[in-house]
Amino acid sequence: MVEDNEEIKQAVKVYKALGEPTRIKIAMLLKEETSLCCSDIGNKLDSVPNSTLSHHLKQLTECGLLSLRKDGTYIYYSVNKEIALKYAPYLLG
Amino acid sequence: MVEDNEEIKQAVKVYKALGEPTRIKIAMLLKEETSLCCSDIGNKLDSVPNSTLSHHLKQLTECGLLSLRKDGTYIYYSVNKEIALKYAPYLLG
DNA sequence: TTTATATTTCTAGATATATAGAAATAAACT
DNA sequence: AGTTTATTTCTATATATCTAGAAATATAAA
Repeated sequence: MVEDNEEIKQAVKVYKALGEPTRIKIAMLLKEETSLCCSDIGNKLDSVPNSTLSHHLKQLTECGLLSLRKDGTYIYYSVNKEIALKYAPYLLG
Repeated sequence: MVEDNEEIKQAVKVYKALGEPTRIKIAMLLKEETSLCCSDIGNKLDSVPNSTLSHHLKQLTECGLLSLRKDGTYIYYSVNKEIALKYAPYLLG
Protein backbone atom coordinates (compact mmCIF):
# COMPACT_ATOMS: atom_id res chain seq x y z
CA MET A 1 0.00 0.00 0.00
CA VAL A 2 1.07 3.52 -0.79
CA GLU A 3 0.91 5.75 2.26
CA ASP A 4 -0.34 9.26 2.78
CA ASN A 5 2.84 10.58 4.32
CA GLU A 6 3.79 14.21 4.75
CA GLU A 7 5.99 14.30 1.69
CA ILE A 8 3.18 13.08 -0.56
CA LYS A 9 0.88 15.64 1.02
CA GLN A 10 3.29 18.42 0.20
CA ALA A 11 3.79 17.11 -3.33
CA VAL A 12 0.01 17.18 -3.84
CA LYS A 13 -0.14 20.73 -2.52
CA VAL A 14 2.70 21.89 -4.74
CA TYR A 15 1.29 20.25 -7.85
CA LYS A 16 -2.23 21.47 -7.10
CA ALA A 17 -0.83 24.97 -6.81
CA LEU A 18 0.91 24.64 -10.18
CA GLY A 19 -2.08 23.07 -11.90
CA GLU A 20 -3.80 26.36 -12.62
CA PRO A 21 -2.93 28.76 -15.46
CA THR A 22 -2.68 31.99 -13.49
CA ARG A 23 -0.52 30.42 -10.84
CA ILE A 24 1.88 28.78 -13.21
CA LYS A 25 2.23 32.12 -14.99
CA ILE A 26 3.12 33.72 -11.68
CA ALA A 27 5.77 31.08 -11.16
CA MET A 28 7.13 31.70 -14.68
CA LEU A 29 7.27 35.44 -14.05
CA LEU A 30 9.21 34.91 -10.87
CA LYS A 31 11.61 32.60 -12.61
CA GLU A 32 12.60 35.53 -14.81
CA GLU A 33 12.38 38.40 -12.35
CA THR A 34 13.59 36.70 -9.17
CA SER A 35 11.44 38.95 -6.98
CA LEU A 36 8.18 40.85 -7.51
CA CYS A 37 5.50 42.34 -5.31
CA CYS A 38 1.81 41.57 -5.64
CA SER A 39 0.96 44.68 -7.62
CA ASP A 40 3.92 44.17 -10.00
CA ILE A 41 2.58 40.72 -10.71
CA GLY A 42 -0.88 42.17 -11.23
CA ASN A 43 0.52 44.55 -13.82
CA LYS A 44 2.24 41.78 -15.72
CA LEU A 45 -0.82 39.59 -15.79
CA ASP A 46 -3.83 40.95 -17.58
CA SER A 47 -6.82 42.10 -15.55
CA VAL A 48 -6.52 39.89 -12.51
CA PRO A 49 -8.10 41.66 -9.54
CA ASN A 50 -6.10 41.97 -6.37
CA SER A 51 -8.36 39.72 -4.38
CA THR A 52 -7.92 36.93 -6.92
CA LEU A 53 -4.20 37.47 -7.06
CA SER A 54 -3.94 37.38 -3.31
CA HIS A 55 -5.77 34.08 -3.28
CA HIS A 56 -3.34 32.58 -5.80
CA LEU A 57 -0.26 33.92 -4.06
CA LYS A 58 -1.48 32.45 -0.82
CA GLN A 59 -1.64 28.98 -2.31
CA LEU A 60 1.76 29.28 -3.93
CA THR A 61 3.19 30.42 -0.63
CA GLU A 62 1.42 27.90 1.58
CA CYS A 63 2.71 24.94 -0.40
CA GLY A 64 6.24 26.29 0.00
CA LEU A 65 6.89 27.15 -3.64
CA LEU A 66 7.16 30.87 -3.03
CA SER A 67 8.78 32.69 -0.18
CA LEU A 68 8.14 36.27 0.74
CA ARG A 69 9.95 39.20 2.19
CA LYS A 70 8.05 42.16 3.62
CA ASP A 71 9.28 45.66 2.97
CA GLY A 72 6.95 48.26 4.37
CA THR A 73 3.62 48.01 2.59
CA TYR A 74 5.10 45.79 -0.08
CA ILE A 75 5.49 42.04 -0.05
CA TYR A 76 8.10 40.66 -2.40
CA TYR A 77 7.67 37.14 -3.64
CA SER A 78 10.34 34.85 -5.00
CA VAL A 79 10.62 31.18 -5.91
CA ASN A 80 11.81 28.90 -3.13
CA LYS A 81 14.47 27.09 -5.09
CA GLU A 82 14.78 24.14 -2.78
CA ILE A 83 11.13 23.22 -3.20
CA ALA A 84 11.03 24.05 -6.90
CA LEU A 85 14.12 21.94 -7.49
CA LYS A 86 12.61 19.01 -5.66
CA TYR A 87 9.15 18.96 -7.20
CA ALA A 88 9.26 21.03 -10.37
CA PRO A 89 12.71 22.07 -11.60
CA TYR A 90 10.93 22.85 -14.85
CA LEU A 91 10.04 26.15 -13.20
CA LEU A 92 13.67 27.16 -12.86
CA GLY A 93 14.28 26.84 -16.57
CA MET B 1 3.11 39.47 -20.53
CA VAL B 2 3.29 35.77 -19.92
CA GLU B 3 1.67 33.82 -22.73
CA ASP B 4 -0.65 30.86 -22.75
CA ASN B 5 1.45 28.75 -25.06
CA GLU B 6 1.14 25.02 -25.59
CA GLU B 7 3.95 24.17 -23.25
CA ILE B 8 2.36 26.05 -20.38
CA LYS B 9 -0.93 24.35 -21.16
CA GLN B 10 0.69 20.95 -20.91
CA ALA B 11 2.48 21.91 -17.71
CA VAL B 12 -0.87 22.92 -16.19
CA LYS B 13 -2.40 19.62 -17.27
CA VAL B 14 0.47 17.60 -15.85
CA TYR B 15 0.49 19.44 -12.55
CA LYS B 16 -3.28 19.34 -12.27
CA ALA B 17 -3.08 15.59 -12.78
CA LEU B 18 -0.49 15.27 -10.04
CA GLY B 19 -2.31 17.58 -7.64
CA GLU B 20 -4.63 14.89 -6.35
CA PRO B 21 -3.78 12.25 -3.73
CA THR B 22 -5.02 9.16 -5.56
CA ARG B 23 -3.30 10.13 -8.76
CA ILE B 24 0.03 10.89 -7.19
CA LYS B 25 -0.14 7.54 -5.42
CA ILE B 26 -0.71 5.87 -8.78
CA ALA B 27 2.37 7.63 -10.11
CA MET B 28 4.39 6.50 -7.09
CA LEU B 29 3.23 2.91 -7.57
CA LEU B 30 4.30 2.97 -11.19
CA LYS B 31 7.66 4.41 -10.25
CA GLU B 32 8.29 1.23 -8.30
CA GLU B 33 6.58 -1.34 -10.47
CA THR B 34 7.35 0.04 -13.94
CA SER B 35 4.10 -1.36 -15.37
CA LEU B 36 0.71 -2.23 -13.88
CA CYS B 37 -2.78 -2.76 -15.19
CA CYS B 38 -5.85 -0.95 -13.90
CA SER B 39 -7.00 -3.77 -11.63
CA ASP B 40 -3.49 -4.24 -10.19
CA ILE B 41 -3.50 -0.59 -9.29
CA GLY B 42 -6.96 -0.97 -7.79
CA ASN B 43 -5.69 -3.78 -5.57
CA LYS B 44 -2.76 -1.72 -4.33
CA LEU B 45 -4.92 1.27 -3.52
CA ASP B 46 -7.58 0.74 -0.91
CA SER B 47 -11.21 0.62 -2.01
CA VAL B 48 -11.11 2.77 -5.10
CA PRO B 49 -13.89 1.66 -7.46
CA ASN B 50 -13.00 0.92 -11.04
CA SER B 51 -14.95 3.82 -12.44
CA THR B 52 -13.06 6.24 -10.22
CA LEU B 53 -9.76 4.62 -11.07
CA SER B 54 -10.51 4.81 -14.75
CA HIS B 55 -11.22 8.50 -14.43
CA HIS B 56 -7.88 9.10 -12.73
CA LEU B 57 -5.92 6.98 -15.20
CA LYS B 58 -7.50 8.90 -18.03
CA GLN B 59 -6.21 12.19 -16.69
CA LEU B 60 -2.75 10.84 -16.05
CA THR B 61 -2.67 9.48 -19.58
CA GLU B 62 -4.16 12.48 -21.33
CA CYS B 63 -1.58 14.85 -19.89
CA GLY B 64 1.15 12.54 -21.18
CA LEU B 65 2.48 11.38 -17.83
CA LEU B 66 1.47 7.78 -18.32
CA SER B 67 1.68 5.68 -21.43
CA LEU B 68 -0.24 2.49 -22.00
CA ARG B 69 0.17 -0.80 -23.75
CA LYS B 70 -2.83 -3.00 -24.47
CA ASP B 71 -2.55 -6.72 -24.03
CA GLY B 72 -5.85 -8.47 -24.59
CA THR B 73 -8.33 -7.30 -22.01
CA TYR B 74 -5.59 -5.73 -19.94
CA ILE B 75 -4.14 -2.26 -20.26
CA TYR B 76 -0.70 -1.82 -18.78
CA TYR B 77 0.29 1.63 -17.62
CA SER B 78 3.77 2.96 -17.13
CA VAL B 79 5.35 6.34 -16.49
CA ASN B 80 6.35 8.29 -19.59
CA LYS B 81 9.84 9.16 -18.49
CA GLU B 82 10.37 11.99 -20.94
CA ILE B 83 7.39 13.91 -19.56
CA ALA B 84 8.07 12.99 -15.95
CA LEU B 85 11.68 14.08 -16.31
CA LYS B 86 10.66 17.40 -17.78
CA TYR B 87 7.93 18.40 -15.36
CA ALA B 88 8.27 16.25 -12.26
CA PRO B 89 11.48 14.20 -11.97
CA TYR B 90 10.49 13.84 -8.32
CA LEU B 91 8.25 11.02 -9.52
CA LEU B 92 11.18 9.00 -10.80
CA GLY B 93 12.86 8.96 -7.41
C1' DT C 1 -22.47 -18.81 -27.91
C1' DT C 2 -22.59 -18.32 -23.15
C1' DT C 3 -19.76 -16.82 -19.26
C1' DA C 4 -16.18 -14.38 -16.91
C1' DT C 5 -12.99 -10.61 -16.50
C1' DA C 6 -11.14 -5.83 -17.51
C1' DT C 7 -12.14 -1.43 -18.38
C1' DT C 8 -15.00 2.51 -19.81
C1' DT C 9 -19.01 5.49 -20.20
C1' DC C 10 -23.13 7.41 -18.24
C1' DT C 11 -25.22 9.75 -14.66
C1' DA C 12 -25.88 12.29 -10.55
C1' DG C 13 -24.73 14.17 -6.23
C1' DA C 14 -21.19 16.05 -3.12
C1' DT C 15 -17.23 18.77 -2.54
C1' DA C 16 -13.72 21.98 -3.90
C1' DT C 17 -11.97 25.78 -6.29
C1' DA C 18 -11.87 30.19 -9.02
C1' DT C 19 -13.48 34.62 -9.44
C1' DA C 20 -14.25 39.23 -8.14
C1' DG C 21 -16.60 43.16 -5.73
C1' DA C 22 -16.72 45.44 -1.33
C1' DA C 23 -15.11 46.19 3.08
C1' DA C 24 -11.15 45.76 6.21
C1' DT C 25 -6.30 46.02 7.56
C1' DA C 26 -1.65 47.83 7.41
C1' DA C 27 2.08 50.70 6.52
C1' DA C 28 3.88 55.08 4.69
C1' DC C 29 3.35 59.87 3.59
C1' DT C 30 1.30 64.88 4.23
C1' DA D 1 -5.24 63.05 12.17
C1' DG D 2 -6.24 62.32 7.44
C1' DT D 3 -4.90 60.31 2.88
C1' DT D 4 -2.85 57.27 -0.30
C1' DT D 5 -1.17 52.78 -1.61
C1' DA D 6 -0.63 47.65 -0.97
C1' DT D 7 -2.62 43.69 0.34
C1' DT D 8 -6.01 40.73 2.66
C1' DT D 9 -10.44 39.06 4.25
C1' DC D 10 -15.33 38.53 3.58
C1' DT D 11 -18.91 37.08 0.81
C1' DA D 12 -21.32 35.13 -2.90
C1' DT D 13 -21.72 32.92 -7.29
C1' DA D 14 -20.11 30.18 -11.02
C1' DT D 15 -17.48 26.48 -12.55
C1' DA D 16 -14.84 22.34 -12.13
C1' DT D 17 -13.71 18.11 -10.12
C1' DC D 18 -14.22 13.82 -7.30
C1' DT D 19 -16.78 9.98 -6.38
C1' DA D 20 -19.20 5.88 -7.25
C1' DG D 21 -23.16 2.96 -8.77
C1' DA D 22 -25.15 1.00 -12.88
C1' DA D 23 -25.08 -0.04 -17.52
C1' DA D 24 -22.19 -0.64 -21.62
C1' DT D 25 -18.18 -2.33 -24.22
C1' DA D 26 -14.40 -5.43 -25.24
C1' DT D 27 -11.61 -9.33 -25.11
C1' DA D 28 -10.78 -13.94 -23.72
C1' DA D 29 -12.05 -18.49 -22.13
C1' DA D 30 -15.28 -22.52 -21.53
